[in-house]
Amino acid sequence: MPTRYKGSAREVRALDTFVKLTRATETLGTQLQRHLASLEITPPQLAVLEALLHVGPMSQSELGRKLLRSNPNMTALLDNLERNKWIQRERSPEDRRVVVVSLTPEGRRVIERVFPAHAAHVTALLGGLSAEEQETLGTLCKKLGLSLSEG
Amino acid sequence: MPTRYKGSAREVRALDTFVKLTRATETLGTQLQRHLASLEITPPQLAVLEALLHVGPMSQSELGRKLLRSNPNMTALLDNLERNKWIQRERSPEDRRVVVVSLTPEGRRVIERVFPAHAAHVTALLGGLSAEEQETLGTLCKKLGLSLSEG
DNA sequence: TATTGTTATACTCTATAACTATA
DNA sequence: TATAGTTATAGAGTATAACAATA
Repeated sequence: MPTRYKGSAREVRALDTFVKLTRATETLGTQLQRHLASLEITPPQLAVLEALLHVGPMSQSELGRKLLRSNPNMTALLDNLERNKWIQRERSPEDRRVVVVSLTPEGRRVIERVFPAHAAHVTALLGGLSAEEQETLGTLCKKLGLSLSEG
Repeated sequence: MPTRYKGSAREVRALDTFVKLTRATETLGTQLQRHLASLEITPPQLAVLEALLHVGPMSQSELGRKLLRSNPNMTALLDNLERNKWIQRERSPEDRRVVVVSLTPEGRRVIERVFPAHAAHVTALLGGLSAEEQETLGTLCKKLGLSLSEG
């Protein structure tokens, strides 16, 4: 705990909030990751499949921007997903530099099968908070997230 | 966003909260990690140094339990920290299987120097939320964290 | 036998720099 | 020249299995 840190009240408050936020999210993430590992899927891979499912096909650099990943990183991630035959790459006919990434039928099946199990697990893990508390938490996180991407 | 997911109201709410929580924390983490990288320290390394600073010397398996890391992982992490001369290992005289890990004077200097910069950065990034909002967020995350470690 | 930690091994993720192909 | 993506290279983190030393 950062209680020994001799900063201003603003700093102490921000650090305290930060520590609680990251510890809760990490604990949540660790428990979910164990579950995902049993399904042979990593969190970055889940993020890619989710984005493709919810947003639709998009170029590799669009994906990278959305998921905050570098281009070489996206190449490596997509190589692994392509090896599993969960995504496919196609050159755009309009601009042949662009690679359009989309789910394969099998990838769609995987994400559509994994997602409900993931959802049930998330619901169970968040069960320690009431509906109102979850909504307040979500609202504050959204506000924080927006302020971070603007800033 | 998981809005296309046809689950119960509880599931939709939990997923929505989860997505907002993890996106905000990830964005925060990514921005902080860039800063830490410029200080040549990784987030798991920071976590180890922080634990040793705030809790004091402890055995390798205690550290692993606190930080949710496996034993071989702790060995590798501590190898890297020891190479930087930031931590030291000593066999416990009482139980010679046990390795007690502590900060070196240099390690203490590093974490005590890094922490204020880290604190300032965190304070700036959380500036999008008011004091009251930060406190509410912290309270909810603490409650969530506690329910996760009990469960 | 059980516990603490290390070694061996392998894989994913990540980053930077240099490169190719296309615009 | 600028952009999209790949390749080369390297390093950090993580996990499982097999092992040594100690209790």
